[in-house]
Amino acid sequence: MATPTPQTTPSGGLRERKKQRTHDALIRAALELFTDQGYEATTIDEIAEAVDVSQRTYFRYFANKEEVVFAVQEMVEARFVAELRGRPASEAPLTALRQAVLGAWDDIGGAIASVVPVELHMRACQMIESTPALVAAHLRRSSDLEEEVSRLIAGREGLDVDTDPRPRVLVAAFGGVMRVASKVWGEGQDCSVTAIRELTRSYLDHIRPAFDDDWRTGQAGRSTGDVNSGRELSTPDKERVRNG
Amino acid sequence: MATPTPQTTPSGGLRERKKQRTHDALIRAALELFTDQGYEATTIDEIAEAVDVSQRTYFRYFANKEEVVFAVQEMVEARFVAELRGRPASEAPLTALRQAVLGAWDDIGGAIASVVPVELHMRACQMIESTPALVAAHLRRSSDLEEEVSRLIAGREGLDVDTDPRPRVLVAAFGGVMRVASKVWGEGQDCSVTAIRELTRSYLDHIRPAFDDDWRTGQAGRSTGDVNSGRELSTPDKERVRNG
DNA sequence: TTGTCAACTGTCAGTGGCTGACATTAATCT
DNA sequence: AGATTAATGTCAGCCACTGACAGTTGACAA
Repeated sequence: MATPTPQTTPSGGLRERKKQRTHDALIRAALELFTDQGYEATTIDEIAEAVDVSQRTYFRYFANKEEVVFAVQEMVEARFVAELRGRPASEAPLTALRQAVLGAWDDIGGAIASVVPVELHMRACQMIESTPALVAAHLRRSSDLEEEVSRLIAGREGLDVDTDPRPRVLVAAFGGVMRVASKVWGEGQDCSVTAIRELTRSYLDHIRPAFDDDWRTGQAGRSTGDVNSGRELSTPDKERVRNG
Repeated sequence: MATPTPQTTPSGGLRERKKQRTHDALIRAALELFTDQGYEATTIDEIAEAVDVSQRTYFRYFANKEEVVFAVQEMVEARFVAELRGRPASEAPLTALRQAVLGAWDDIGGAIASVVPVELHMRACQMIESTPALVAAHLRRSSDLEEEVSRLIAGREGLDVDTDPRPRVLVAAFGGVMRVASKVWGEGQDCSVTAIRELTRSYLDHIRPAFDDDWRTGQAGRSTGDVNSGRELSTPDKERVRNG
């Protein structure tokens, strides 16, 4: 009689599963309502009612009205950071970022779909772009993530993020490219995960030449303090494939 | 006896002056209270009470709680844009931006002080950095301004901002530097206008080598300032994106 | 000066985001 | 089954923000 032998589920107990269901249902209902009738025009009472819970319960799952909008993004970001931490130290910084983001999209695609239809997620992206309050929240989130990633990259390369501007410059450029990519994706027709992978890949190729040097050995660049290796940022379309 | 000859004031009628006084008083009171007891901990009722107006009146001057925080920034930004529009077309883009921002600080210094003590404005900057809601608003405002400036720069150079990435990249870099500069200024001791001018000047020097080329002719070094001679720049040694 | 008009302001009532406190229900453990 | 603990509902209340209406006060003309 030791344990009741919980052959119950792969994902914890019943309580756990119920929570997950409510959580996901809230996201779905919220995105549906937001994209349907607009963010401001939708009240939290409506969302709660659609899932048949109380307003108070909504606020036990999400700290505020915005948070539910970014729940899916958060999954992707978490996956990306995990992926990045797993990249071998031998990779150049931009390569690691690139592989991490592509890898994240690989095994997250299904995970997204299990929560919301990908098409709904895409409509949500468009809505964010056209809602000032959400744009602000999105920029702040991006800024926070970039800070985290900058420190991660600096750590990999053994640099001090407060002294050497290159990690932040690289990550800022990378973040900018990613934001444009997801914006273009949101505006386009093809909402497949493959589409964003390809978009990401081709956009990142544009900045590769500017960051292709090795910060540790000083190949094709300088290694300390002096600003900055972003010298080639302004190049629109150069070939110069010194691909590593 | 046509008009009673109102030698009254330089700045319009009495009504106008009264409005201005209330406006400025609200800013002062708000910043004072915010920096004192924190942004979230301060209610609009308190601000209104401090100026002896109704809450409703506050909302007739400012659309929301955030707006009053950025009122001074808005003055500076407006001045900057005006200054930028006035720069001669012969200047290289980065030079124009640089001169515009330095010029803006010149004749705005007094204007700021007439509304709030510069020291109070500096404390406000620090508060913004440490209040998530205000960071978000600040980033969104910056993003909007950068979009406007990008189009302005593209117009000067006869480029299409949606085709050629260089205006946006330049402005993004410029904006990033400016944000860091004002952050460092806010953290430092010297709250003088001279201090931020010097900070701005030295920080901008860091990115000058990357953007010192002439987008129209493809020649290096077009600026008016004493640019360290024709530094090899990033312009593609290949074809240009632009047309005309 | 006086009266009219328009602008500015205050009051009031109401909506919606968000939180703390407490009771209730439902899953887990023994 | 009963005790424990987590999730939820209910309720009261604060605060940001808005529309409507009425009162006040400068501007301007007669």
